[in-house]
Amino acid sequence: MKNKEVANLLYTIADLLDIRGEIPFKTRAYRTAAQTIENLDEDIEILAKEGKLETLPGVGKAIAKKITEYIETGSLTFFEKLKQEIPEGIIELLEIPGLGPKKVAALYNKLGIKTVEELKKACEEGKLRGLDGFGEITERNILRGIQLKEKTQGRFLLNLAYENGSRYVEYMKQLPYINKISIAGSLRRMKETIGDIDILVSSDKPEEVMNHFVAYPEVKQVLLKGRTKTSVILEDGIQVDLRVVEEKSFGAALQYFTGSKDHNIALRGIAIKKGYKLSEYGLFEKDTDRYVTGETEEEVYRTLGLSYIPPELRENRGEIEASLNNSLPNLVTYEDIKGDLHVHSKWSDGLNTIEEIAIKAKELGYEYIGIADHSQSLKIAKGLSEERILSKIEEIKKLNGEIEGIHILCGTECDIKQDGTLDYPNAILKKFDFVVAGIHMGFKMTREEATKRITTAMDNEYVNIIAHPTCRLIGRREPFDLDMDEIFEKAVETNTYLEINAFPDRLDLNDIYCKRGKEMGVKFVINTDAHSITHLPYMQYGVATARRGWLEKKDILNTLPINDLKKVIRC
DNA sequence: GCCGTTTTCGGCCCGACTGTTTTCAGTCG
Ligand SMILES: Nc1nc2c(ncn2[C@H]2C[C@H](O)[C@@H](COP(=O)(O)OP(=O)(O)OP(=O)(O)O)O2)c(=O)[nH]1
Ligand SMILES: [Mg+2]
Ligand SMILES: [Mg+2]
Ligand SMILES: [Zn+2]
Repeated sequence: MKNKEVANLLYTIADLLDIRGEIPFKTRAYRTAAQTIENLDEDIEILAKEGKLETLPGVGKAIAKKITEYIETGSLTFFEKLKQEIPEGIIELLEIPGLGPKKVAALYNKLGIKTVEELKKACEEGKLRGLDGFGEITERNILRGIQLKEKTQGRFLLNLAYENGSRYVEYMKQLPYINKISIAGSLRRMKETIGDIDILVSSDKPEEVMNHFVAYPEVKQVLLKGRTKTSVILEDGIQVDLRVVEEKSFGAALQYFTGSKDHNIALRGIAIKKGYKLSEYGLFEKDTDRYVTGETEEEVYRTLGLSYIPPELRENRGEIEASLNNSLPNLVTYEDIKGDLHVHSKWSDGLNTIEEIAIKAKELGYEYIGIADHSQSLKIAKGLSEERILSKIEEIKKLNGEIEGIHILCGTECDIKQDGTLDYPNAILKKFDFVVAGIHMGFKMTREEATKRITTAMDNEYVNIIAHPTCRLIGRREPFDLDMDEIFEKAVETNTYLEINAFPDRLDLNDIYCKRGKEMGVKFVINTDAHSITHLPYMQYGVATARRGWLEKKDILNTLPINDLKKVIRC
């Protein structure tokens, strides 16, 4: 799949055209097309060969032609020429906060600056202040920007942002002038990684709120501070943005600040067509500027003729159209979840005993908990030998007799070997209440090999669930190159459930594959892969991923009550 | 550069904060 490669090419072209000074609408067109291709679940090469590129939203004649040339010849004349005009390397300058295309163009054209190092030197030598639009403060700000960029990593895992954001909100609530407060941005949409934390407040005393906000003990640096908007950097490098509005704007502001940007632009487009103007301050009549509504999100959507759209869906991936014709899914909720079917105990590499896990699961309100320890080949993870399985089954039998109010199921997370066969023979597999199968080593495979390995495992009659199907680790390991459509077809054919692994660095399957899989009839299960009882609450991130993938209660195995579950997994 | 059940041309979201701009451009959300 060259989707990512083609998307990156288009993003790069957009950046270079911005620096060249093209009108923003043109560069936005390139970015829209890039985004479409990045999120595409089909292979761009196949679409190009079939001449279907222009069916993609945001891809027209000009961009389709460029993609076709790039795929057929491996290079793009337009891009090569562009790079001669503007060196590709200067794009890294755009990553410095405070530097945009206009300033970067000036630095390159007037001072010949192409790298961060050259820029640093020029700032230190005071060479920028002579340029139009630059001054001494600009030089200092750029040096700070470079420092900031060097120190902070890119995006943060969802759980880390969630915990930080919750603490900040609790701190903010100490101030009596806070009327309403909400997390917004990608964190409210529960995106898999978070660029920064966005918080919205309604208050009649914005100055007091801002002062309280910047006085938070973990604040390292105040980036900007105004009457309605303030941004800070925390000690651990995460940025937090605060917006403060009046009560009558809270809903419109929450809508704005929750995003996504693309969702906002699309919604504002609808507002225009209906004779309104939508901003963070409310919905207004376009001609008279008369305030129409804005206190709640529901009112804003309703007045625009839309049913309420849950934050997780606001990515401009069809949710606005679905809302307009009342066909939004009825999303699965955390309360729908009746149990967790992928938990490790002390029997393999987990931290807790089965008893401790069962008690915690009961506390969480579950009906059942599935202990799925590693299989024999995973020696470093203390994978269970065939003899130890029998003892474990005995222990669970005993615990089920002792502990009221929770059903403990005995499963395994059985390794899928290179050839797609399983790490236990069928005679052993049939002893488990359920079988989760997953890949844990031998990650170097071609697309065909990886796909075959998983589909072969699904053909085994005892396999109920495929764990973390793409095996990605966010920020550390790329997902397998897989023919997902083939995997989905096989899952439907063999009645195998695909896991939404809720562990924050996995979230695998991701939201996009959930949506695509559902369209093909796939069923899912949301599991935490907990290695400690402190991981069991990660379930919420799995549910969020399912919701972002448009999934409903009926799509998820572990929303079933215990008796129905037992029928489905035949135990 | 893309798009169209009002349009094949003329729109394309709208506003906050900062700095050197003496009246607003650039960047960011
Ligand atoms: N209307 C409009 N809203 C925007 C724009 N840029 C950002 N927003 C809104 C929607 C975003 O979700 C929200 C917060 O901005 P962020 O830059 O923090 O983006 P977001 O939180 O979605 O993603 P992140 O994980 O932080 O990169 O502000 C824009 O250009 N126009
Ligand atoms: Mg954000
Ligand atoms: Mg933000
Ligand atoms: Zn596991």
